[in-house]
Amino acid sequence: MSDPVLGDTQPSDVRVRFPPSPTGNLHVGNVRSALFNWAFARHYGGTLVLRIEDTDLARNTVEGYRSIIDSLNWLGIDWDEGPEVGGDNGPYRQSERFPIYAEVAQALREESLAYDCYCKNDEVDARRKASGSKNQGYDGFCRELDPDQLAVWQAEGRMPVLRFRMPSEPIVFDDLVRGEVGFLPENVPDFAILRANGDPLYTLVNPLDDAMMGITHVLRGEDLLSSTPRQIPLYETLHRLGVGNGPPRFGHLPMVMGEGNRKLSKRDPGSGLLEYVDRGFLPEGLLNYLALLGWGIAEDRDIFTMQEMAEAFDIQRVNPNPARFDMKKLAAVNSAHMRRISLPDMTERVIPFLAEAELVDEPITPDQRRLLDAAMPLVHERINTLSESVPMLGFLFVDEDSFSRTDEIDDAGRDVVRAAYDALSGLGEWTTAAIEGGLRAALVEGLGLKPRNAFGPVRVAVTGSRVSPPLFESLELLGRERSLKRLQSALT
RNA sequence: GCCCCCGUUGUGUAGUGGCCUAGCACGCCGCCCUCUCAAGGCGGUAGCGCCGGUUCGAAUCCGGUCGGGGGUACCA
Repeated sequence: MSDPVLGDTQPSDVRVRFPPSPTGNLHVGNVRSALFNWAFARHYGGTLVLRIEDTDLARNTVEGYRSIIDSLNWLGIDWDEGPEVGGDNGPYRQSERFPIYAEVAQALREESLAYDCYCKNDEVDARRKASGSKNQGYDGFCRELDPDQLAVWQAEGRMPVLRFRMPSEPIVFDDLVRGEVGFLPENVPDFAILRANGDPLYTLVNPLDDAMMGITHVLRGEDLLSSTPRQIPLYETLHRLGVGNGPPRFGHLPMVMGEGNRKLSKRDPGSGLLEYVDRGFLPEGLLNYLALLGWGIAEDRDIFTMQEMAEAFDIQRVNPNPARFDMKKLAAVNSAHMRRISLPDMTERVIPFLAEAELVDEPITPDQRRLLDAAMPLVHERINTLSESVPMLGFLFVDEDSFSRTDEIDDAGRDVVRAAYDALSGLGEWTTAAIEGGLRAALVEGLGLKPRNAFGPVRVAVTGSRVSPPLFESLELLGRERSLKRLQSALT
């Protein structure tokens, strides 16, 4: 009995692909698809192909391509064949494959597996209205075109699109995520595969390249489920022409929904990967969260690494329900990963954010490095994204001239700060313990304040904010001179 | 309109006829800890869309219904 997922394919022969269009800023839904394909390939020891679908020249940008490569690198999703790494099935950018498409299209036309169609949309609509048909899409008018009509249209200078001739049998396939899915032929009309100007369309190149690249499994978003019934016959036709091995197996992943229960669109805030990079999320956290959208590693566990996901991944265990993208859960998952990574690791990752905020030099100086190493233990369980290191640690790195406070100190607070200044200026050794002892004696015992009321104003005076790393340690790191200076400046 | 997919607490899920007075995680609320913020600990909140049927027994099976989503291009 053959494996329900692999069929007769050997695990190491598994070939999947991730085919983004270079339209800029990778969509998190696409990242999810990339992740699941990656996990599937790695699980079986198969191959992940990266293919750039840039046939729509008008919509592609040069930065788009670079952005995809950079994004995947940032995520840690590696591919075995494709741009940058090469492979035996290239080129891997569709814009470089137009001659292949032209050749295949011509073969389809010659075998009458596809036909020229001169119809205009409004003509198709008019015919549908006249016939009262409820069917959608093209009506097959040009399948057997009357020569006189053809002559008239050609005389008008109309240029034809090339249309694939759909078979008349129902199409049923076994979706890896959803089980059996079926379509009736009247609901899957003939579709265009070449524009009138001769450029190939997605409808042709996506299945064609999958066939030529030996793709065995197609895991993609549910939005492409309804294009599957027209792709399957195309794969079969190509196979008969000697291209590829017939249809791959399909698995349609649940849609990633945004707010308000709609497909998360590129226009929605939070839909682009770069936002999360900029906000200091960890790739581990984002990926882990995305994995949770439709898949889980275990009943009572939801924090895991990509490697653990790859080991455990089972496409048949993917839930078909559309999933809402929940920022809160993402933040929680990311936080869990922040706590998991080591201090040295987090320190390295935080540096670019501090540099971006101009708090440290680029590259970081040895002095700044020492200070950062000393400060990181104070914040590593206190920040939930890398970028939070900026408000948290900024007070240690700013020039004294540009130091400013975001929170206020009231008159009562100023009295506290004055007392703190007096206590600290006479302190013998400048250590956390000594500082704490001095402040407690002066403020809590001396002034009879509750700890939170005693240390709050001091915190604001020295760090500029009511939220900061632990106060006494912070004072020690800041140093006597700078600390006293800031306390003093808070009094005026 | 037509085609297809989906339907367990606010969110993501576990659950494949009795182990479910429905488990876990996030969120939210409260308490504890506490120099702020986090982290951590403890407790609480809330759900099987609806109606029939099958069955001794249904979140689990069947039918219907309602609801949500996706697709209906010379975009991908």
